[in-house]
Parts: sequence; C-alpha cells; structure tokens
Amino acid sequence: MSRETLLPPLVAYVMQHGLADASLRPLAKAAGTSDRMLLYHFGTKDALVAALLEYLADMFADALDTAFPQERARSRRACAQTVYDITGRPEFAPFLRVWWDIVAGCSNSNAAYFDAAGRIMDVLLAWVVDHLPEGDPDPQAGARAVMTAIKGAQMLRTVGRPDVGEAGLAALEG
Amino acid sequence: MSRETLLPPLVAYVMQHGLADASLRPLAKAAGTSDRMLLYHFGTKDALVAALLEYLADMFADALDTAFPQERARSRRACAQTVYDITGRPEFAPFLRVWWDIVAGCSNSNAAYFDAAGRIMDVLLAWVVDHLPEGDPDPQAGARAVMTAIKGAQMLRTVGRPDVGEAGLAALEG
DNA sequence: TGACGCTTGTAGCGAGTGCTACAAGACGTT
DNA sequence: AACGTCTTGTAGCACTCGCTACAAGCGTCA
Repeated sequence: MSRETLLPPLVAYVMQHGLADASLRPLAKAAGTSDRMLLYHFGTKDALVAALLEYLADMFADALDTAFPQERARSRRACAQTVYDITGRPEFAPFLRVWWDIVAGCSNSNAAYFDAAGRIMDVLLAWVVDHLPEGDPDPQAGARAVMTAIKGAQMLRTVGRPDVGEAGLAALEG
Repeated sequence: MSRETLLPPLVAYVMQHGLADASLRPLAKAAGTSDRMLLYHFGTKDALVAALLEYLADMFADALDTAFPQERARSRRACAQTVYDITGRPEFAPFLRVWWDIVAGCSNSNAAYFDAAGRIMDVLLAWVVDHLPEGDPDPQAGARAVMTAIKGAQMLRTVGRPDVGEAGLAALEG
C-alpha cells in the first residue's frame, strides 16, 4: 500500500460522495484501509486532500483527450456547445459535483483548492485553444470567450436554469 | 426573540464564515441565543438553513436596486461589465462566498439550495433585462447572454483566472 | 390562587471528527 | 540471533455535530 495505490479508490469515493463531507474513516474504508493508515501515508487530512486534488487534476487532463472528440470544432459556438453537452452527460455529474466543491473551496481561500482549480482551468483552456476552428482569428481570445460561456452555462445548469446558459452559448459569435 | 429577529444576525454570520461550516452553536452565539433556541424556533437545522437562504434571496433582491446603478447600460457588454465590477468589490465577497456554497449545494441535489439559487438567478435576470439598453433587439436573449458571461467570469475570477473571464466579457456583442 | 401554554436554560445523548500513543509484526542487514 | 526501520492494528483522546429530555420561569385567563 502506498499513496499511488490509495489515490484511485479515494478519488472514486470523492467523486461519488462529494469532496465537502469526505472524512477519514469513510475514505479509508473505501480504500480498504484505516484512517490510521491514511494519516500515516499523507500526514494530515489537508495533505491528503491536496494530493487528492492534484491527482484529480491530472485525471481530468487525461480524460479530456479520451472522452472528448479529437477533431476541431466548426465554430467557437460549436466548440462551447460540445463541451457543454459532454459535461452534461450523467457520467460527468460526479466530476462536476467535485468541481463546485472546489470552487467553493477557492472562495474560502483554500490554497490547495486554488492550485487544483487553476491547473484544471489551464488544461481546459489549452484544450479549447487546440479545438477551435483552424481559421480562428484569435485563438487565445476565442478560447477565453468559449471558456467563460461554458462555465457560466454549466453553473446555470446546476442551479436549475439551463435555458439561460444555453441562450448564452447560442449568443457566442464565431 | 422570533425568527424575524434572529435571521439578520444569522445571515450576517453566514456571510462572514461561509454556509458550509455553519453549525448551530456558533450560529446561536452570533445571534445571542443557544442552539436549543434555534431548534425551538426553526425545528431543524435544515429548516433553519432553508429560512436563511430564503431570507438571503430576498436580501439580494433588495440589494440589487440600491447597490447597483439605476440607469440603463449603454451596451450588453457594459451591463455585464458593471455587474462584474460591482460584485468584484470587497464588500461583495461575503455574498459570493455564500453563492458558491449554494451552487455546491445544488450540485449535491439539496432542494433548499436549489430553490434559493433559482430565485436569486431569476431576480438577477430580471434586473439585467431592465438594465439593457433601450434599443436592445431581444432583451430576453440579451439578458441571458449577459448572465452567462457574468457568472462564467465570476467563477473564473474566484478560481484565480480573472483574465479569462474578463476576455469573455469583452467578447460579448452588442 | 391555580392551571395552562409559551419560552428558555441545563445537561446530556450518541455519533462522528482529526489525530495520536503504544505496541506488535514484517523484513532486511549485520 | 540481534538490531533497527518500515508498516500496521488497537484503543483512545478531546472535540464538535444535530438533537432531545426535563424542568423552571413566565404571563394570561378563569
């Protein structure tokens, strides 16, 4: 048993039950150990969560290129719509749940959450840049516009106002 | 002491310390009572939180017309930028912190959070509709596009990527 | 005065929290 | 065989959580 062995089942548990109320004993049970051992390997619960978030960010980076289509989108709007649609599928719900926990953690000035969120955003931004149409006049600016719309629409969807966010996506130019 | 007397200090406490880890005893202390009394008045912690969120939503509706400018914006982009700038001021940080807690709660299918979030979004959407330029061709669609951009930009700001969201705001047409 | 209901205080329950002290086993080195 | 280090289990600490049982104070009305 090492950190590397423990992390996958821990992340799986967090994706299923949320990050906010994940405590040592249930986490340990999910990974087949004891709270005692988690603290032995990670030192502190905060360190555990930090390692967990780091692993999660890497996992997200890997997932992007497998779950998402390889070819470029036909327009900025189509690119945003694709990401929005895919992240709306039920198998993505666990990840989004954790994501909003992370955002809430950032809002409470938690450094580990902040780092993980930043890394995830950078990865997604780079992915969007690479999937904009070939002829996009300004891929950097385009990707940022697309990202903003995606995240706004995702938020509006999770609070029960999907129509608002989808209108926002439709209003993207290019 | 009644619910109405209790709610303002309770909401103040929540805005300062976050909604996620607000437990009965600290809340009671902030309101000058005991946990025993909070449960006496509200019955359950869940009911307390529900009442709190309802009060918060109403408070937000009231705040919109006082803290925000009365006149209409000169463009959709300007309207979004105004809301983004105002909500970026330090005195708005407590409200945003609670907001992300609410979104995280929605993502965990909490009904009370869901209701409050929906109400707040509706209020804000109506406000945006009323503050778009007179000549906007489609205020409903415009307000939705503005809302999506605002919320996306706010999220990107709280996770430490303000430049991305601001580029998204700048890309708003009209 | 006495009975009744509304409000409040004291004290505690059982469960869960992060974390730790202590000891025993496993295992390689000398 | 003896030692020392790494890994693991047992048991428990002090604390917080939401919630409740019980009773005392309170004003009101008969």
